[in-house]
Amino acid sequence: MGGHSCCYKQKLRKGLWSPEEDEKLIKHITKYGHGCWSSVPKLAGLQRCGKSCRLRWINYLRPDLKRGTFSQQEEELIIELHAVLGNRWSKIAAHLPGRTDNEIKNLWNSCIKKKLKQRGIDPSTHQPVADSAVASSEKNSGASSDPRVPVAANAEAGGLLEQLTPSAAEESITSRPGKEVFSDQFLVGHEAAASSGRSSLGFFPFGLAAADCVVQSHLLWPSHDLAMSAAAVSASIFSTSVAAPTPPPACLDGASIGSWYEADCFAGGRRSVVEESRGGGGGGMFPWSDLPTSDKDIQAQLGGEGEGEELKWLEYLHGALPPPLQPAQTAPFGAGTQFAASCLSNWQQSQQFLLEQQQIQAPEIYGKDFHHQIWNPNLSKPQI
DNA sequence: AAGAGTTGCAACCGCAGGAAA
DNA sequence: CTTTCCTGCGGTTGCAACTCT
Repeated sequence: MGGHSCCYKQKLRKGLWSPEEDEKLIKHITKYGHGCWSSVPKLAGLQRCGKSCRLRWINYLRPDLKRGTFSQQEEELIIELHAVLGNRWSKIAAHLPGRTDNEIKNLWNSCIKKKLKQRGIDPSTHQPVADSAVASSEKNSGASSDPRVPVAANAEAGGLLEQLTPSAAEESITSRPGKEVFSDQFLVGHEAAASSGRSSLGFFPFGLAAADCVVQSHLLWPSHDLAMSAAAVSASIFSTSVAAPTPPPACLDGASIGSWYEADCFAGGRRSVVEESRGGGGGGMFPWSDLPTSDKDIQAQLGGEGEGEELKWLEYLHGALPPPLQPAQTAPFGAGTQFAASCLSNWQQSQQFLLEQQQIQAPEIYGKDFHHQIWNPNLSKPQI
């Protein structure tokens, strides 16, 4: 158990990914889905372990990643979520569409921790440093049943629950860590919103009115003003669902598509991709969630189409070919999947636009800058 | 200009839990 | 029921880029 059995079998590449490897992986997953990750490297022709492929895809190659620096609202939201969820980066990431747990974790360790300390707040307890000693001693004495639960978070979450749902609060205090109930209901709220199709502005966890949610946010983060709390709360729920999002107008230029992509494609209504990709089922908002998920399916497609019919990926990437989703494939999955194809298609168009506008030739910008440029639709000029 | 120190981030490692055999 | 395999998560490491002296 443990370790990567796949890594022992043969000498596999480690370290940074080359553009060629990225291309292979993107090509494979876009066409066939990932299926069983352990078989992806073989099927995609990569000298990597499946785990490495999965990580690379989730943290870097997914076309829906935001990239770029975190906004103030995002940072505030991360702090608030961390107060409730602790170091559960994947849970936190689920509330920040387009952000990965790894990205958030890095931000926390490298930046937010420092900022909180500068503000005189203990990043682990979310309490003023003067009180942290008391908090930590309580924690050490077993006040919290979950060693990862910040004491302050327990108290705050419990308090909020008491106001809002007495029975849940009681349960949280007597039998469960407060954050479990809080976060579960928070997530349940998101799920409910996602399935109900209500406007994100009209729905809040626990069935709260917007103002209540702002107050909650303020309680969790008392040092910032209410307007910021409102912004943070808005951000926190912008992954809740509305009806099928509107694809961007075809007339948008690259920068506008980028803006649309964030403002509408993301905010307009879907659960986070993290949830989506982790067996969320249902929506199938992105192509890979509707693609074959079993090795048999993939093998069948590989065998059926044959290598001779291999997609001309570079042409596809540069917009000369339509996305590889066939109408027959998308039709059974409804508007969500069609939108996914549209989303990917527009993403491809934006990449084409960038390439054309900037007269960049891939080999010149390969490597870190290439990826940063290619995957960030908001960038307007090469960062070389 | 060059070396040392710092920072940011991509990637790896080990573990836990669930599913399949 | 046990074993094996696979996935996902959180912690940690390594390195390139940046800043400071």
